[in-house]
Amino acid sequence: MDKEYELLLLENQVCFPTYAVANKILRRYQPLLKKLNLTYTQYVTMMVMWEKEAVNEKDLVKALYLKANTLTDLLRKLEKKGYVQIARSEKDKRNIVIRLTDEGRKLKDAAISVPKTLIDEHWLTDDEVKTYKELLYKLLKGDWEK
Amino acid sequence: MDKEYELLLLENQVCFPTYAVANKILRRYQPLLKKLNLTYTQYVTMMVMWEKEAVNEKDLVKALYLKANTLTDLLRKLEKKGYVQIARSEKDKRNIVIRLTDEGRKLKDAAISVPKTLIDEHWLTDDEVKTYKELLYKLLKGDWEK
DNA sequence: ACAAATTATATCGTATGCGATATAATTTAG
DNA sequence: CTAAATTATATCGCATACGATATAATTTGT
Repeated sequence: MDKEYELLLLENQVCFPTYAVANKILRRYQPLLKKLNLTYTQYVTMMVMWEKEAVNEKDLVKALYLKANTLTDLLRKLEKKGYVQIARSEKDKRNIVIRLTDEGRKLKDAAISVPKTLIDEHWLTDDEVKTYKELLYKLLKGDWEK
Repeated sequence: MDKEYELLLLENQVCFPTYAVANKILRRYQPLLKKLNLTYTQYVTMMVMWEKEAVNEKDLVKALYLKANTLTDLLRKLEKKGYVQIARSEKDKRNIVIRLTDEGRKLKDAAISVPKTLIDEHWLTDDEVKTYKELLYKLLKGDWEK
């Protein structure tokens, strides 16, 4: 019985420090991203756009591990800021195609300052980062959702 | 120059999988917590309460790595549900003391089903969990915030 | 060919976390 | 001893993520 209650100790959770670290990272990014006029999720979305130039919303959802409804509003905001352009696909009118604009492409150079600043803070050693990311991606790809 | 742009690839980020895993874990917990009438943050807050029985809001903030304003509303909701009792400290009237109620204590037995269910899903091996948690706590305790 | 199932997106309501700011209680300085 | 600084909490407004649900376009099954 006592053994069972141990399952409910904060220190024995995997979820708790994951969630707390995510929030802490977010808090660190926000002031830096403010200068780019981007929120955190807009920033990672732009990372995909900088890499791919154009994507379906559906592929973006997969790439970002989010739900489609989370992206809908976000993309409209990025469009409003002029960083992307949104259109229905001709081939399959259900699909939304998001395209990087010149304005969005320009933002990339300013954005480099963000990882540059943070990399110097050495939160973890290179080896630790490698291990940490492997574990995170194992969790992300794991089949235990829903 | 190309080297610099690599800093902006999604796959090279530490923040991105952390955030994505946190969301994924949240999505996994939510249906289980619904049965307890708790949200995720209320759940981890209750973990502290089950362990400590009574705490200052200020200590709770530290334990949960949150900001005080995030807890204010949350605690009121837990009070409304009857799981905790909230009162100003006599010693220092700035302090809020949160106390577990009988109702809240009762919830603990029902709550055990949550970690019991999830532990069987083996998201990571025991060794991996150990490493993962060490890295998370290194990040959590790191001094790079603000 | 056409009804039923599936897919991609949108809408709505709820919960969260946070920064900025305000306020009340306590501590510190001079 | 009192004015100023600090501490603990509260309030407000914003951004996010999601589930449930709805809708339009496409695919499927017969």
